Amino acid sequence: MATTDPAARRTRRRSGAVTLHDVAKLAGVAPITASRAVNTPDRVSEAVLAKVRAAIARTGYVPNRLAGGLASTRSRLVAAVVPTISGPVFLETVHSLTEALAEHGYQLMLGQAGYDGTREDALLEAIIGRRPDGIVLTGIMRSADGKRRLLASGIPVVETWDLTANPIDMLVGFSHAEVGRAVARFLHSKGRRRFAALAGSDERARRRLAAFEAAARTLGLSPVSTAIVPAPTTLKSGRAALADLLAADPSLDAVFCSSDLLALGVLTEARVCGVKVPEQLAVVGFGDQEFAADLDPALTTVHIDGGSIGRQAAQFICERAEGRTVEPRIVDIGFSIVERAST
Amino acid sequence: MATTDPAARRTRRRSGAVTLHDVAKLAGVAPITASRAVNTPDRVSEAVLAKVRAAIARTGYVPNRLAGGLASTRSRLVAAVVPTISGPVFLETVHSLTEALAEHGYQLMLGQAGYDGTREDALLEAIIGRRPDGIVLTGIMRSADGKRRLLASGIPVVETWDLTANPIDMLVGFSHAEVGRAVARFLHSKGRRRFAALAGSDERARRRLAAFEAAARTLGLSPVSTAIVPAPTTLKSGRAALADLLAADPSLDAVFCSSDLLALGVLTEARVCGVKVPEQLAVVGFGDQEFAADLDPALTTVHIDGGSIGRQAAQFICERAEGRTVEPRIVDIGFSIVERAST
DNA sequence: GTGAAAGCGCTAACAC
DNA sequence: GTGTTAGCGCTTTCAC
Repeated sequence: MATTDPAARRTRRRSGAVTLHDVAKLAGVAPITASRAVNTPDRVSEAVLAKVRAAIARTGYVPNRLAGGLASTRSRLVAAVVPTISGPVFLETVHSLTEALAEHGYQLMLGQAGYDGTREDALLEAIIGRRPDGIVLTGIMRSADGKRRLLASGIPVVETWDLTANPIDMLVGFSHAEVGRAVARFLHSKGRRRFAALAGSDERARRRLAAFEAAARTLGLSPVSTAIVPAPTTLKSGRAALADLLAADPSLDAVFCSSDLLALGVLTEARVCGVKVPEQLAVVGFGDQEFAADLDPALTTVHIDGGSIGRQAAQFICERAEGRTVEPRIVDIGFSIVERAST
Repeated sequence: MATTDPAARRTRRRSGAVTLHDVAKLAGVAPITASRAVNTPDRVSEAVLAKVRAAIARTGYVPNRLAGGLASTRSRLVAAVVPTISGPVFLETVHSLTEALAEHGYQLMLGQAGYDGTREDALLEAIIGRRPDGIVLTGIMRSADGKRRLLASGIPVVETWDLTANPIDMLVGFSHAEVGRAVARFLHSKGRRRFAALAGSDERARRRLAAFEAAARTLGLSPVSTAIVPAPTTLKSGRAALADLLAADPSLDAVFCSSDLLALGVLTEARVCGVKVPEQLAVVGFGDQEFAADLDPALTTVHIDGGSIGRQAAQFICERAEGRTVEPRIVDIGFSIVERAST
């Protein structure tokens, strides 16, 4: 009966969880006071603070950040986009990013774009829809449409692991072209003259390779033998590619690989084929993964401080969230060639 | 003037982004109709659908999932907890989990608990506060307090990569003890008699090791030499540990390593020391990472289908979200020993 | 230092 | 098939 009585309708959902209202009622204060006790404890009297804390402990209250985010337009969520989590390259960055953000009360949301960039659209929509306080891109955003949407969203964006003259917003990375040139000069300085290069089919690796080739040309060397393997790179493709490269040109005396895993494949294949490293063949990797230093022979490789990239990105976002302007917005963290036994 | 007039106050925040209201107004329909056009297009007339879609395209509207989640108590967010993202073991699981969830419109939120379990409390709070539709734990929840909080939250939980008689909720994993026993029996069947074991200091690795030792005892073998190295495991610690183990007992003829990376260290050290694998020493890894098959010698290792674990977990959560009861709630996905040249 | 009122942007529950 | 209404749980604005 009384189906049309407005009061009768109030049989509404509710999640069932303890709310701030419940806590406030138990503590004998207004909801807003309980809110202040949770978020800005120093703006509340000792007595109230104690009562609210007791009520929270008693009820096991956990604030609903969805509601908080909606009301305050600060979700305390940061999104990170990686090509795939299976590739080891960005792990250190994601790791340090997660940690640095957690210290500031932010949670990381992870999205995989795929190396081919399919699903990037759906991913961007999913991310922007959650109104994160920041978006960290591993690599720069290449699609004009993606750029536009990110810009339109008004969310702070940090592009990483690359350099560009016109970033969407903030940037922390290094020059892949410079890496390619530096490695070419390095190998040349070691007396190597017949270069090969082995790269995964992702855009940044190809940029390193192109610069490596160009630098070899500038140094007056014969054309670089190159092999492109599918990304993500594997030990297996490293082995196979070296076999191919050597078959095509047995006089090679140096190989630059686009990942340490490829380099490990090259080292393995060289050993199996009886090619001595470094005597006959110098091998350079990229990434300086943990294992590189302890291989036999130890691997010369390009070191990128992935942890720094993550921490810097986190700092950029936190500063922006606190309203501070971040200057400079572009940081080149550089790289270094770690010389070991393989060259 | 009119400071006390309620109407004058209505100068409120607003995020500035396009809302469903804006879209509805532009399309000339009620907000709820626009909502239906977005979420359940088949319950809306063709004409309305077209108008709403046009309005969305024109405005670049992206639904606010925070608001949607609050209203519907479905956040379309799933949280995953890993010890650390830097360890390669769970990558495949996280990868497939992300993909499988994305197909159903869910986004993954990633949290790192740390191998020591510090911060687990803060992490749980951060996760539960976001009211995810599911929580995936890599490993089982060991702390009683954590269990209680997860249970109290009412959120579907999938524990993975392990087996237990009393899971919090759902479970997909395998028996670590059974792995240890199987490897011991396997090595014994290969004629090996002097076992060593090398494990990272995480709880699951130690359980495999304990079962390995016990099985060796049952087989009538002399006590297993063991070495515990810090987690996450590295090639370096594998090399160092093998050197120690061999120094203590040069008669070893088999080593069971708790990760493929440790095994790679063992292979490397053995080669450097002139110990022949598999002739003098059999080596077994754990994880069957991509590189294991292509090492020289190829590594015998325990294969876990991490991708399946992720997909199964995703399915459990999606089914639960759709209100379907999931039976059985416990899945043992098993493991296999992949025999290669190192044994 | 504390509180009342009014929404953040969306959807569930009804009605027609 | 479409609209009206009333919140989801929180925080902002304003007032005391």
